[in-house]
Amino acid sequence: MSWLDDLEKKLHDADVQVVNDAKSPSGKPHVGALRGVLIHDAVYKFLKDKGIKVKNIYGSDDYDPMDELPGGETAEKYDKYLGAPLSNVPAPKGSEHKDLAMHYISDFFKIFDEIGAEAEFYYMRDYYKSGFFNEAIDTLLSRAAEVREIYKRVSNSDRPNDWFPAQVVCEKCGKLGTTQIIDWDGKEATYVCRDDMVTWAKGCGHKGKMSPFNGNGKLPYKVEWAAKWKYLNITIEGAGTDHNTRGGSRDVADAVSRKIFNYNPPVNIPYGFFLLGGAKMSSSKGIGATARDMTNFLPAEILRYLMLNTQPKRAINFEPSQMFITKLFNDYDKLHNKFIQGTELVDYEKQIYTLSNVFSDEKYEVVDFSLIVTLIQLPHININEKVEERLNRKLTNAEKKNLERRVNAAKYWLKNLASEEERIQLQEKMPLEANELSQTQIAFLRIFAEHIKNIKPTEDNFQTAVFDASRLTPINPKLAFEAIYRVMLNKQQGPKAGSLIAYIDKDFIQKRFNEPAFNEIEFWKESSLTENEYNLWLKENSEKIIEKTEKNYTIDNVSVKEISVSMNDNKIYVKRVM
RNA sequence: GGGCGCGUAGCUCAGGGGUAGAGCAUCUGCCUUUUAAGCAGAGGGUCGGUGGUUCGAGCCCACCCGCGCUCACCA
Repeated sequence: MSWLDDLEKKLHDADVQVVNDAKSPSGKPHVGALRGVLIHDAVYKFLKDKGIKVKNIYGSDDYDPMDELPGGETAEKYDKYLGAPLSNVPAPKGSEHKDLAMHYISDFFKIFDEIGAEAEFYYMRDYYKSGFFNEAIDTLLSRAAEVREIYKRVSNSDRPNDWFPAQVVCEKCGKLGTTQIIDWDGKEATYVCRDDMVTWAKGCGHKGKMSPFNGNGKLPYKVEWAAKWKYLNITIEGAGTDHNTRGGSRDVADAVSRKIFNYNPPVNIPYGFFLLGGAKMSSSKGIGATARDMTNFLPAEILRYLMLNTQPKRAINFEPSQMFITKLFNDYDKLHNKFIQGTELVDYEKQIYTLSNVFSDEKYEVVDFSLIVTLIQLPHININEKVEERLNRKLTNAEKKNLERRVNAAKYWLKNLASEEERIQLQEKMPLEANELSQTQIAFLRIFAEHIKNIKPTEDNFQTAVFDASRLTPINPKLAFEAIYRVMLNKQQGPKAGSLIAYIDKDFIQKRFNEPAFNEIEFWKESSLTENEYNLWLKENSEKIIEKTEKNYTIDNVSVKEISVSMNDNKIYVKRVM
């Protein structure tokens, strides 16, 4: 992966590389937030692996003001908190946490473990309340003019002379996002709580004077970013494309970092969004997948592979379609199989595989995802047994665990994401598309139905019967299977036909398979050989033939010949000549 | 309007100076059980456009066209 190799060349000269990322806990984090988590985790693991001293920290920006209503919550209940620090907003009813910030971030932090991301968590409220950022606040307020100049120069944003780069929590209404510091005497800040400060919250109009230290005040996002870099010694931090635009927050933070704090900004890794079906997923609107949804769906190594195999700058276009999901699993499996078979992996393959497969070095066999999807849709099937049957051996514990995770993924996909067409569904009525079956296929269905009347109804017997009936028709087995899937599922392909038939009512099969309109003379025209072709076939197979019986018919005044041929392998072939 | 990304085979995409690639789809041949993906082979692309740099350009540069995301309040 060139982006990691490139990164190594850009590293700061520091004793310890500090990788940082953060999330404002204003709602259920959407899946895109995982991209940042995994990119930073990959950087951390990559550098550690190179023997470079590195630590990975992840912050909850829980002193940020609440700038939108939490999903699913009513305005009347939360309106009054808009603009207050998230750590001061009560959690929704029924939550095990006291405040809104912890309510949202704690589950997100649990995800780290589940996807194999390692980070030390920190909470901005602690840093503010403990006075950790007092010095930064003091510096910024004292040098407000320079900060205003940076805003103007970098992002063409006019900040009036009575604007200072910090905000305090209003003593009267508890809001932070609405206050403007209008004067600073080196110890105390004079502020106004304005109703026109921001569009998303209204202040109470209070005017006061207080110390901005020890949690009374907070830095606005862009300058806070720079202060974090400086005071947490951050050397690497990526951010989404929304921050990485000219004049955007990253540019402002860069300038503040250099000019005010005299600190070289961390190495940047701009990364693109995570798009669902071409559209951006939005957590605030409750549309699309949350990080939790995605973690519940995909096994960790697949999710990691998805996030890390795409160049950071490029958007990830996630589609919940069967094709996309299957390809995702198969792409990963290709690497995995190379690995367990001992095939030499090229550097980038090795890198992405190691970064994806973080939980186990064991050489376990993976089971094809599409096979699992098929199997779990058939009733009464024990997947473990099926897979063991296929492998012809018992599954190891690692394999069982992996299989279980994939079964869960398949179930999740079927339940939440699969379209109707992608689900296997037994057709209650003969599908219209069955009209497109050839007469040979229709004949096959009738022959098959007749053939299975007297066999023992096991999966294997039915499966064998498909091939037996194919020879008796005769028809290319592929077309035979297509006919079966068409009349049962209205699809061209499906799960193993023998299994499918074994679990379906016999009368239904008889009725359905005999239902399509059969035209015997057309069937003969389609399927019969010329005398020459037949003789050629006889010649080629003469050694194997044990017995043959010919029957002559007249159909629509045409005389035809049906030859039943027994071979030395007990198989019976039917040939038609007209 | 600015920034970033994308445009390569019918479809999904990889490749970032040295003879245009993969998977799926299509076609051909083979197969007595691959059945969502059996084996072998084939066809299929003026790499969005126009210029430029170079012995040589999908690749680098400039401009243009189309699509997507994003920013200009806040985070």
